[in-house]
Amino acid sequence: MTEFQAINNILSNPSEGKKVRVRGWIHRIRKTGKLIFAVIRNESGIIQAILFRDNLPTEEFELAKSTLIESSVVVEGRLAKDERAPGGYEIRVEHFEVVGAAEKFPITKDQSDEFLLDNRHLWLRSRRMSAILKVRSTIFNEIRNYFQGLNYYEVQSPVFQSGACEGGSTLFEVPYFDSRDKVYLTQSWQLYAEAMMFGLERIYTIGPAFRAEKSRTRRHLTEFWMAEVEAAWLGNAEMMELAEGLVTHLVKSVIEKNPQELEFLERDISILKEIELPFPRYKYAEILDMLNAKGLELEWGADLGYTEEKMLTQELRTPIFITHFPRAKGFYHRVDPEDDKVVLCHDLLAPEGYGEIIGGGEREWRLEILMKRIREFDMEPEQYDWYLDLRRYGSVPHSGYGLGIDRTVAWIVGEEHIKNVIPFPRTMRRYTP
RNA sequence: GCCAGCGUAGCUCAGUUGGUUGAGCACCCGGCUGUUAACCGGGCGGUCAUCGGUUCGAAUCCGAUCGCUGGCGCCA
Repeated sequence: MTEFQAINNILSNPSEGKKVRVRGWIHRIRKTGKLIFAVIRNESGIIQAILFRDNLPTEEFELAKSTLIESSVVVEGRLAKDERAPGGYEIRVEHFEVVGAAEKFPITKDQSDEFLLDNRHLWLRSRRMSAILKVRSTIFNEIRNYFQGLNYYEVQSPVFQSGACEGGSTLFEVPYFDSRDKVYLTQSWQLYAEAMMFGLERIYTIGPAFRAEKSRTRRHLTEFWMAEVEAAWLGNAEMMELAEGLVTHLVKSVIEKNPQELEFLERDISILKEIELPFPRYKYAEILDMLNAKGLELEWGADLGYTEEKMLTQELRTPIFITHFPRAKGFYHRVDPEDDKVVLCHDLLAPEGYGEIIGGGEREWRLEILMKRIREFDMEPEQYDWYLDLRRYGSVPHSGYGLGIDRTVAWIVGEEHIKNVIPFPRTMRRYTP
């Protein structure tokens, strides 16, 4: 018996009259009196199958007449060229078989955002979601390729974490047996990364992060995925090179490996192709001047919210770095030795209005100064007992960053809302299906 | 958390001044040998989100509650 064939292989190397055998799902089906058009969909593409009443057993034709969209089927037949068929070729069916009949499929041509989210378990099979998830798969794979190529080690940090870091109000607390200590889902691997770094020096991880922020925006999820990196001996400037290298690698890889998906998603690739190294670098102070020149009235210390980010990036066609933020940004950032108002850190903003996708910087590596910084933030050094130990036993300068993978996928595929680039999005009000 | 919007058939939406809720799609039946999210004819399908109030009478007016969506704020 003929092997099952991939639809894209059939269509990219067609030959008239060739015997083909395909399995997949009914994407569309149209029935006329004595013939049936069925578009078959599977992972590899779509192809039209045409069933002539006289070309296959009567019971199989009658079965096809009653088969609904999304039924899983096997079709066998001969390939025929026909300009009326999408793709230019169609299968003249000689054998039709239903593997799993579908009930009336709830998702039809009229769809609302809410309905698709309620039926996410079914919407995932759509061509749109499939295209996005293929790009997402490439991105996960290429993050690994990039770091492995630079001799970084992949490590894993715990999802259950004890003790609040900063911003404790956005942690998800979980019941943990009868522990009297608070246990939370991870927000970042930061503290653990610095511990693992001392043995491996160059490490990265890909993992979920959880934030109980009551955000209702197109760029926030309560559960999202981050790629994080930490390296001994490196400073902020070197870490920025590692960041722009990764982002450029991801964009080029997706353009090369997912051209069909980008085309289906109607992504304007010309913009992505313009991305070049190095990315422009601006200090926070320069950014304030740029925004104030556009009519804002921002003073030193002002947060760059989404409005400001969008103003900066919507006209851009390449990502930009913002560095040297005010020292209030985070206690573990190293204060700039040349200007103690700022810290050695960087954010990377994606162009076309997408905004921040990377946050990183150089860490304060000296015990006494780190403890002063912790007190500067009105926190107690005792809370960070084992973390401070890392500064007691051969501390070294080090840097790292975290890449928001979902935001990166959204930007590269040109999807406006982050929830549409993850299979099962979790937001403040949605945790099912 | 704040602001706004929405909730009527499985889906997308109409519903006039308060007077028996309609259409398209989906599905079922019939017709059609080239459909392109086909077309033609017929049919099935309703706790008008929930609770309460006003009224002779409420999908419609009022109040509360619930749910969802968007924006803002928040956001290593």
